[in-house]
Amino acid sequence: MDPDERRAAILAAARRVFVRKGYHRAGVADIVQEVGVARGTFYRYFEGKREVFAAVLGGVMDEVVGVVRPIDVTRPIPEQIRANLDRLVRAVTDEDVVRVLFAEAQGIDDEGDAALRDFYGAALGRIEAALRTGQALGVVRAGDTRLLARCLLGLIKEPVVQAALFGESLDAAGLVDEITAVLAGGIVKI
Amino acid sequence: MDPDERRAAILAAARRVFVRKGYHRAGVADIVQEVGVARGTFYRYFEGKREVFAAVLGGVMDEVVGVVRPIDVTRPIPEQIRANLDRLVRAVTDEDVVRVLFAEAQGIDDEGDAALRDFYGAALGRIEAALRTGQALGVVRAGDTRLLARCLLGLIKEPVVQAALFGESLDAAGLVDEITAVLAGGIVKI
Amino acid sequence: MDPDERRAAILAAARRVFVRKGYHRAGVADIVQEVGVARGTFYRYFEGKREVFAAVLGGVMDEVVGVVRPIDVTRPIPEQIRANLDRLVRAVTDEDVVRVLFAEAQGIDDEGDAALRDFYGAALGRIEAALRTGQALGVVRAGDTRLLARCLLGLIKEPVVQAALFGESLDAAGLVDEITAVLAGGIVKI
Amino acid sequence: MDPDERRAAILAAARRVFVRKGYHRAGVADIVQEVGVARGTFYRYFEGKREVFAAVLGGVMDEVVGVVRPIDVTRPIPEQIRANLDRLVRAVTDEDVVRVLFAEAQGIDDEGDAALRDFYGAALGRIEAALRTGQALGVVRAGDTRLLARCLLGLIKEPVVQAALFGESLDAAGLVDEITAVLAGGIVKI
DNA sequence: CATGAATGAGCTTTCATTCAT
DNA sequence: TATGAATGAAAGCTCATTCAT
Repeated sequence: MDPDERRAAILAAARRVFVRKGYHRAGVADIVQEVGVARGTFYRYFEGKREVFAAVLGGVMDEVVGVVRPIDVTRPIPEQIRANLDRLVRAVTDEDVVRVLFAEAQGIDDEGDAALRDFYGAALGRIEAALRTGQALGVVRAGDTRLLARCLLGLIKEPVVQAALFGESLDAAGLVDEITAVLAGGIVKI
Repeated sequence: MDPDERRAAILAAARRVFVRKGYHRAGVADIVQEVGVARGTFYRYFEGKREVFAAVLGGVMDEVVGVVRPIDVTRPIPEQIRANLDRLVRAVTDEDVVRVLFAEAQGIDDEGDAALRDFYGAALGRIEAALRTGQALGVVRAGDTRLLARCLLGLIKEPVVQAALFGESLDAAGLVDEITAVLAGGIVKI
Repeated sequence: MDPDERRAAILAAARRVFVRKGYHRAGVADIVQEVGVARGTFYRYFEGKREVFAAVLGGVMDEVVGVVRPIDVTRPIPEQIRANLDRLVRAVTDEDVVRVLFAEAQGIDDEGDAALRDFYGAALGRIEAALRTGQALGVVRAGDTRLLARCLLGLIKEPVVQAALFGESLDAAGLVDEITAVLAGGIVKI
Repeated sequence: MDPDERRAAILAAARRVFVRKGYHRAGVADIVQEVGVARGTFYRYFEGKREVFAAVLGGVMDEVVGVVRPIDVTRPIPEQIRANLDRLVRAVTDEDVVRVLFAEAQGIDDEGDAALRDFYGAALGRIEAALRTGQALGVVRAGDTRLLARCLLGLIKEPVVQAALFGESLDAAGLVDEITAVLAGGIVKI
């Protein structure tokens, strides 16, 4: 088997195992059994359990980060916002994202937290850039874009996390509608 | 030392340790060293590491759950909403809450997840009740209150979690203002 | 409560606990709970778990040793032998004897083994003396009385131990008959 | 080292340790030190302390059970009885048998007791079968063969156990002679 | 390059015993 | 004298990692 293929196979197996059992309950034994290689082989492709988790995390991050696209001002803006939101919700609704990225990643070690910071930095950076563009175009109200970006992330992430916690399946379209409504007009009349 | 005091001292020490090191990296050894008692003493007061974490978690939960108060319709509503929001943000901005409740609690074991579900169930139940009352009074727009409650939770929680992740101190008043603005008028014009 | 009474109460409780749970599974906690005194009190009356077991063992031994009586040559011998045998079988059929003396005593520590040696030394000494007397009187056949005494002990002890191991109740009279028959005429024609 | 060899080496070391210290005083640490492997290695070959003791016990049992052979009625019977007895006495005179099987096995846990019951069930079954055959052939007197089998076991086992308890070496031939004499003609004239 | 047996530090937990009250 | 909270050594066991084959 080609080294790259083998590495990919181990990585995929590790992802399945981490999703299934969570970082701490998963063992290297589970991963090597899942992929069908010897323990030693695993250590030829990854430095250890933490490193393979970081790689899994990176893959999941890429999948999520990629869906948020910059606003193209030469094209109609509202539908781009809507499309971005739609893709983001669908991306983070994925079970792997919820388990690996939202539920298990924090607190494993300092490197893991750094990776998480990188991810959220990148994701929030894109969101923030979109908000700034919107402000410049007059479609986003004034305000602290950093905070707004985090609020927006929470608006999307939390319903997904809670649904996972309670074992409910999530209606992505309904969630997009609800978030859109909140974005458009808030919740309360104060 | 009075047994209740001692139990409280161990609990407080455990909380400090869990906040500092996280559940998995913390050991009973750390806790007993922190409080300055023998290993055996710890086991006189708690059944084990999981149980003491559950107790810490319960304490943190109580601190948070208690601040969300039902809306009193006989009194001006907007300021009650604002006050609830203000208390909630301040409560969850506490480092212990962020570390123990938001970052470490999930995925430890089934009992821990059940405790977390109970907590979020209670907290979201209160938020949802407030939203329903608001809808009945015409101050909250129509919509799926369950989803809205979770969105609202995310709106509050995520900026706090992110600030903690990036080691930033958080301006609670600023966050309350921003959230209030989102609640009142959303973010974008779509 | 009178000190002697209290000591006796603790001893009796310890015996019940050792019979019920066996030496290793029994804890000092079980004993003090059984008798209803504090842990510290226990240690005022006995040096520790081993010592109280030794005391229990001694009591059980006394009950067994006492039943074997020297043969009185001025009275009919066969019925004295039969009476001794009868009493011995009935004595060792007692559950406490089986559990404490036959099943749990050996291997706890060197002192325990010494106590056991003392007991068996005394018991076998009496049996051997009886055999020697019998030889002198011509009612016991010639042979190594030490070995014979041990064989005789095994003849009695083993059926009792096996019955306990298999959870059967034992018909003492039937056992006495069988042993008597073996003593009188052996088992096989060789 | 070959896995089977290693397993055998650990088993043999465990046997030596159990014989030397007894089940409860022996620790996994003693065993791994005795054989010169790491703690973890031990757990690759055995599930734990109880399981390795069970394996030791099984080995000892096999050594003993195997020596009692059914009587072949087409060949002279008395010498077969004598030969069986001789082998049995020599087998159980082994120090390991006395320590592991007779002194330490009972009361460790329910599984251990079950194993012991199996062993004694098998051993006594063979003895009883031999006795029944003897009765049919008219060389064994009438009587409850179950009780007789247990008496016979005691006749053999007890002198061995006592000799071990008192640290005496045992003259197997002398014991066989004495037991043979008891079997043939009993002890007393009643 | 692949293997998997071996490693050993580290974990949680137990319980006989002590001693200040 | 009675108490029972405190003690801490020691136990069995796990698992990420290494390395000789």
